[in-house]
This record gives sequence, C-alpha cells and structure tokens, in this order.
Amino acid sequence: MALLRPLISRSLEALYPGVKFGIGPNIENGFYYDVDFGDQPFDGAALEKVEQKMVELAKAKNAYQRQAISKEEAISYFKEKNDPYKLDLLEGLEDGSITFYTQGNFVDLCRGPHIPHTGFIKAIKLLNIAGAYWRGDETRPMLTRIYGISFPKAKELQEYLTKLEEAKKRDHRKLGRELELFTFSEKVGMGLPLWLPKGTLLRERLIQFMKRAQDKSGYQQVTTPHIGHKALYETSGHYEKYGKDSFQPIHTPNEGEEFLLKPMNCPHHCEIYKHKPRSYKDLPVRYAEFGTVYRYEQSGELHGLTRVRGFTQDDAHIFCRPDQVKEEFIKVIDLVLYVFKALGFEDYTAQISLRDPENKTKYIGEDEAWNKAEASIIEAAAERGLKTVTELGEAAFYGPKLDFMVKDALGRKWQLGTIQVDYQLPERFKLEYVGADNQKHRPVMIHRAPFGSLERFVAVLIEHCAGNFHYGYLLSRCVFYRFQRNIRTMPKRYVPIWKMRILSERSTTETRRSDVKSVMQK
RNA sequence: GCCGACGUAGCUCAGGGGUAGAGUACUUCCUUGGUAAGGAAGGGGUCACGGGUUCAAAUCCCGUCGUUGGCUCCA
Repeated sequence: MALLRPLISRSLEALYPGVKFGIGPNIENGFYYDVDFGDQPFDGAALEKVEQKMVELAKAKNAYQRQAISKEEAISYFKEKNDPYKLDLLEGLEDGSITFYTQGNFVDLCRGPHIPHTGFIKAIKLLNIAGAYWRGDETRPMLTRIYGISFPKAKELQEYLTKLEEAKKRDHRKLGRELELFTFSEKVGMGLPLWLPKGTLLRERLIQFMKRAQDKSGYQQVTTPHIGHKALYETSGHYEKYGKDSFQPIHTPNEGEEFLLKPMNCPHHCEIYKHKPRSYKDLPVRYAEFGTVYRYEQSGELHGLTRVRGFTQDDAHIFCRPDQVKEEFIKVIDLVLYVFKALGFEDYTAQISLRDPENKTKYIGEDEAWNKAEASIIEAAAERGLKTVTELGEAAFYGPKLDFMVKDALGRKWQLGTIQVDYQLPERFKLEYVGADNQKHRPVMIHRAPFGSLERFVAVLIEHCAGNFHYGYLLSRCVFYRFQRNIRTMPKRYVPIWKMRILSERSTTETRRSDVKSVMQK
C-alpha cells in the first residue's frame, strides 16, 4: 500500500500547495498518511476530491523509479524542499540504505518495493481523518491523519465497504440502546454505565454461568467493600503507581481519613487471606468475587462499554505454593478456554505480556521473581498448546500476564480474559503459610478474570452475535438465554430476554437442537 | 488529557439570523385473519448548557459539558 503514498502526495500537492508529509505506513486494514496542511482547512468532505484526483493520477500509469541516494544528498533535497518531517525521519536512517522513489514528478523517501506502475491501482477509498501527533508525541505538531484503503479490483472495495456497514450495525453502543440493555447519563457521569433491566438480566446470566464453572473448579466466593483505606493501596503499590491519575481520595469529615474507590480487588483479597494463619495443606486458596472497581480513565479513551470508569470484574485470586503455580495456571487457562468455547469465541489470540527489558523502572519487584513468573506463564501456555504472541512492555506493573484478546465488530482488538502471576503483592502484604518444615513461607498469587470485565465482555458478546442472543444457545448447559431484536421478524418461540429463564441441562439440549434448526432455516 | 468533527422530538436525521420540520416510535379512533398492514387525528423539543454580537440567535462568535474519530494512557 506504500504504493499509494506518491498518489496521495501528488494529489494533495496539487489541491493544497505547500502541504508537508509525515509518515504513511500500511496498517492492518489499508493505510494512513500523516499530513501537515499548515493553515489550510481540511475536513472529511475534502476527502472525496482528493480521492478523485488520485484515481485520475493512477490512470496515467506512471512508473515508479527506484534510486539509491546518499544521506547527505537526501538531506539537502528535503532541506531545499523545506520538509521538516522527512528530515526528522532521515536522522534515524543509515547512510547507504536510503532509497528514493520517483513517480511522475514526485520524489519521495521510501523503502519500497513498489509495483511497476500505478495502473494496477483500481479502487481507492479514503475513509476518514483524525488528528495525530508527529511521532505520537504530544509536544510535537499535530498532523492530519488520513485513513484509506485500496484494492486491485473495484468489487473487492465494494465488498469491504459493505463489510464496514455491517460492522456498524453490530456496534454494541447502537444495539445496546435499541435492545435496552444499558444507557449512560451525563448527570451520573461519563463512562459510568447504567444497566437497564434487560441488560442486568444478561449480566446475571453470565455471572451465574461463571459461578457454576468456578464452583466446579474449587473457587470460593467472597465479598468486599467498594472503598478501601488509602494505606491499603500504599501497601499494594497501586497508590504510588496510579494515585495521581486515579479518582482522588474520599475524606472522612471528622477523623480526616482518606479512602479510595477500589481500582482492583486484590488488596482486599490479600487481607482476607491474612485473616487467619495458613498451612501448606490449605493451599491453593481461591477467592472469587464479582467486584466492581473504579478507574479514572482519560476522558478521550472512554468508549461505550469497552472502556468505562466503573466496571465489574469476574475477579479471583489464587494463593498457592510456588510448586503449585504452573498447575494452577494451567487450570485457569482451561477455565478461560471453557468459557470462550461455551460462548462461541473462536477468534481470539493469547498474548504473553512480559516486562520491557529496556525500562525496568516501570515495574516493582526483583528480577528473580519476574523471571520465575515469566517462565511459568510461558511454560503453562506451551503445555496447553496455546498459539501465543509475546509483547514486551505489556506486563502489569507487578507481574507478567497472559491476556486473551478478541476483536470487536469494527476490528478493534480488546483484551478480555487475563491471567497474571504475581510474586510482589504477597511480599508487600507479607502473606504467609506454614510449610511442612514448620517454617513460614510466602505464597504466590495468581490474578485471573476470564471475562475480564462484564461490561467489556457484554460489549464484545453483543457484537459477536449481532444482538441476536438466541445464538446464546452456545452458552448451553447451565444457561440458555435468547431474545429478539424485533418481535415481528422473529419466530414466536424466541422469547424476550425479560422472560428468559434458566433451563435444566436436559431441556436445554433439546431446545438447543430445535433452536439451531430454526436459526439455520432463517 | 491532546487535536479534529459533532450535539435539533424516544430513535434516524433535514433545515438554518425573524419565535421549529420529516420519517419512525408513542397515544386515541377507524380499517384489516396474518408475520415490521393501511388510514385519520393527536401528544411530545426554552434546537446540550452558559455568555456575547444583533432590533431579532436554534442559526454567527466565545466558553462549558457531552458524544465521536484518532493520539497518548490502560492496575
């Protein structure tokens, strides 16, 4: 797609003399191009003009010419052209590896390779524009980012655009409103979802499903308050790490104490662990809670249910002996996979999120603990044959993670389930158990949430089944729910969600069969 | 938080300096044995909020709030 860059460049230069160009890489779907329009106004409506110009230029079938060039020459060329962005890019390039591509009368810095000529480009669509800082740095100039896509055939473009339309119809924000699942209120506050009766029913079905799965896996439910003393988070390290960027403490009127809305459940669970002495024979202890937490997300980041400021995690913390870590971790992987399978999520990726070796100051804890934790995650994932990608620098500040990512209708990737090995919190909270040697030992914690948060999970679930919750037969066995988007277009047997009920295993299986049939017939 | 766009009836949106419109939904009535049926009438909006310009502002300007596309961030 880099082949389009000269086309856009030439089109923009023709329509907006004096524009300057930043980077223009290919992305998963198409490409983008950062452009500095200077003082010239440019809005979405202008995209069409640019698009037409590009098509016009493409027809000229101009050939691309490659030319190796010295760094010095390149610098002087762009200096003359007064192009600060290309000069900035050149600084990072090694002399001898620099190539220019010439197309028509346009010369550009480009790695290549290119197709022979522009005649191969048949279908171009510029999709939208957005602001983006030069090199993602907010102290640098803001450029206009133009997103677009091209295909060799017009038909493929049409198919892609149709797909985009379909994706929009699945948007959980739209469906959530139409189906009366949830809403937001300015008065309550941004990013704080209000669950309507039908949405709440859906949530409760999911909770019930998860509780049953967890019961079978040896978890115990606990319940903790929505706030905790500031000291609790100083101990956990959360305050130091996120205190300034969190909801600020709640002050008591008389004693002058400070409490924080809990951003995580783990500190509370650590205190539960500590309420009595533990023996090695008691471990592992698995405490689960559908705990609602509050995080001050940046206003610009909020998005429907996928990014909110108050949400409920299907959280649990496993306290175990070091020799049990791998086994417990694998059990959790199995639970996550069971949940995904039951709900029909097949398109997910498992991401091993490790520490950034270049910047260890972002994290707490000793190297040895980190190495052990990272190793056990990698081993456990391998043992279960998970296809994984490894991301450096994506770990939580207290430990590495195994995250399960799925895509929403618009192709955005979201983290759902997460499993984290943690040697730090047991240390900070001085958690102990008495070993067979009658000595005190430190347990290891595993944080895990198969759904991640109910909010995000419901969002992804809505988009996954396009709001047709009768596909929820996949949930099977313990939960069966379904309802309709429009009572007039659905067979009568699809009962509204507010009439949903839990069916027994046997009847679920039977219903499921007939349901599948009717869905197929449709 | 930063930059851009947007904010008109429950929903989708048109309009645009002279005191509000459509479709759909809703209410009532009529018609109609059928899968988003037809007709009639009706209710519903200080055009997000607050300032300013103006004889006059929903319409122009500024600010705030919110939504949204990105950027940065994400325990």
